[in-house]
Amino acid sequence: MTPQPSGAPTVQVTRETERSFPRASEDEVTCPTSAPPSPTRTRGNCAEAEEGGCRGAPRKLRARRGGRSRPKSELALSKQRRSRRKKANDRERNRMHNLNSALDALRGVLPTFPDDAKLTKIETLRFAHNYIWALTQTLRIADHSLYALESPAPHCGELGSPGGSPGDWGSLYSPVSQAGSLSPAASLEERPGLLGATSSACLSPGTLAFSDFL
DNA sequence: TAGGCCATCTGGTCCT
DNA sequence: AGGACCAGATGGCCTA
Repeated sequence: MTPQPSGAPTVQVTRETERSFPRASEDEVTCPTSAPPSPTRTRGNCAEAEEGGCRGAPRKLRARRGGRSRPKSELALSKQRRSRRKKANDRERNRMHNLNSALDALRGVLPTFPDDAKLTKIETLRFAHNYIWALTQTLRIADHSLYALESPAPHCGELGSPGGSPGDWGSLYSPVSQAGSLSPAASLEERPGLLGATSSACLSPGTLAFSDFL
């Protein structure tokens, strides 16, 4: 029941993700048995200290051991734990790679200038959100104008954002992206086509072409 | 050098 | 039991 990103059923190592896989080789992930949770813990060095783990140790202490199952040596248990952790790490890495692949795919369909710096993850999500909203409004305007052919004087300012946020295009990058200079709002302000086309609440569909988003 | 972004590891929780 | 998902922690890289 795991929704797969369409078209990306398998792990794709993308430009982004293949950039750096320092990949603290699994063998490096050692399990020093008495590492206290330290704020300066070194990477891959903490691991679950035999029982407690790095944080909230008490819980692990609850872990049942022994019982009526066949006794396993401490060594065997440790090996098993490490093996499980390693597999979990692999899966988690894989999962994140999938997520990144999906994000890359999303970047691929968003209008950007070739020389634009790659959108960050959060920028990508925000931009996609706003972009979808913009396209939706475009369709609405088109519909509206078709309708207007039969009934006069469509009124402006009817646009509304999906979330009930302000309807003007100035909000194209809000409410979710109002932050710093790296936000899509800032980086896209240099796209006069987009903002130009979108800053007016009263557009005729003919003036809003897809190229306006580029 | 501080801050942002990212990849990875890790333990917890939920689900099958 | 094991996998998926999640959030916290940590260190590396980059840029202003």
